[in-house]
Amino acid sequence: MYAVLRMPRETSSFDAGLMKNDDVDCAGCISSERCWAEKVSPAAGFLVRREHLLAPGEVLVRQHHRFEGPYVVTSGCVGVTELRIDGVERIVAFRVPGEMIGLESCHGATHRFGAAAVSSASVCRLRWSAPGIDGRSGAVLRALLAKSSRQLEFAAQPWAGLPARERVRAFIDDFRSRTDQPLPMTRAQIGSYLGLAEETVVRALRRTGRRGVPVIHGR
Amino acid sequence: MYAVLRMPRETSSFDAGLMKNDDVDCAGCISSERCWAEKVSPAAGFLVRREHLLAPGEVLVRQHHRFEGPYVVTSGCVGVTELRIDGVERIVAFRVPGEMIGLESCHGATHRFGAAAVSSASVCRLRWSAPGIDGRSGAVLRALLAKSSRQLEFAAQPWAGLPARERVRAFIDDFRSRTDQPLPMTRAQIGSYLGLAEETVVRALRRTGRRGVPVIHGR
DNA sequence: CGGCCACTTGAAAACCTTCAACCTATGTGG
DNA sequence: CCACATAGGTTGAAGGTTTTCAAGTGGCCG
Repeated sequence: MYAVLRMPRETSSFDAGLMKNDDVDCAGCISSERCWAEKVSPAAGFLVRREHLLAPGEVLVRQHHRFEGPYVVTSGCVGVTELRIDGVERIVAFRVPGEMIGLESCHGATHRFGAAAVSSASVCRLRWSAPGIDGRSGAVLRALLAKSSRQLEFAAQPWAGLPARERVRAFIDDFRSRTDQPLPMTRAQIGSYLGLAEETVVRALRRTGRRGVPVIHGR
Repeated sequence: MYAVLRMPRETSSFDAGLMKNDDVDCAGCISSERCWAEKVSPAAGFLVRREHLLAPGEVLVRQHHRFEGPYVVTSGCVGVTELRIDGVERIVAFRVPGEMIGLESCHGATHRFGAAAVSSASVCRLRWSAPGIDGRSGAVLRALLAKSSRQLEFAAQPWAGLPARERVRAFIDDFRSRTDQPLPMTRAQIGSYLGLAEETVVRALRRTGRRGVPVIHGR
């Protein structure tokens, strides 16, 4: 059995008073080009709700709960999780700024996966209306399809079947190619994602000469 | 190392004379509801090119070649493949009728993955125009996003880290939940996909009491 | 100071891969 | 029609890798 994750803490209203959740048009946001990989014109329909800052471990969406729109990660790192029938919670993906959470649930009414912050993270939630997106904007649809397309690319998990060392190495390379932030996750979380025991991740890192990979330490 | 696949045969013009490749509007096709999970109205923009019947092993798209639109599988089973830097070709997904090939390449100009028929299979290729879809139809964009969303769901690979027996079992259950056709792939292909040696797949099937899983036999 | 959490390490057991045969259907050429 | 080649499938034994279990380290925080 691979690394078992500890129970995440409950969603809190931490910080909710400091930065109010707020409805904005991405066109007026300096990060819009990183989020959408294109210039966003006002009233194109890129309307989001800025969520409060997530603390490490804080749950953003809970599996099977009502789907109210996908999120864009704007800072930090968020883990996508799946609770299996055997009760084990596994990390199925890590999302960094510019990537999305909940795209895989766009066709349904509930979240297919959960999501929890791995490091301090901020996200914006897209305004959404069931059962599809309201008719306004082909630009939004096109952007979402492009995002979804890109995420399918990452999802191939090219390290399947490789020995532990190479799997960990491939994971690190992949993560580094997507963001320049230092690795924010624990070895247990890496193990959960790669399907390896925590100890195996440790030994793989030792043998790869990647000892001292920066991770969160203490709380 | 996991199961190594034999070289696929080259794309042939097999059968090209029997069923001509043909441009059609999905609205006039009896399969349109399975393909798009919705009623398709004429001139909504669901225009495809019917491809000739693929023989088992025949290559549909080659990795890195020019992207000319995603495909919908209409019968049989198609494997999505990735050629790794170490020269090993791995199956990263199996696609059955109603599922798509090439969605992960919609944001680029070339195919991120290859694709080859696992059993006899037929596909339709969407009409496409770079760099996105021509402005006509929000209905197509919505349908594609829904498809993409659904494929992201499958991509989680919930059997990561499970022992071989359960991995194979989970794979079979997953495949059966998506189509009622008998398993069309070889044990080597299952191994390639799950990251297991062919022999391990055989032994896993024995121990699961799933001996006699129907697969292609001989040529 | 004590507890918790992330991280490490060692040793034994379990698991999987590799290698080397061998079996069995199918299609081909003689 | 039969022999043969081939591809898919199966099996056993040896060896290597990974997991498990058990223990221990060190930093941070209450």
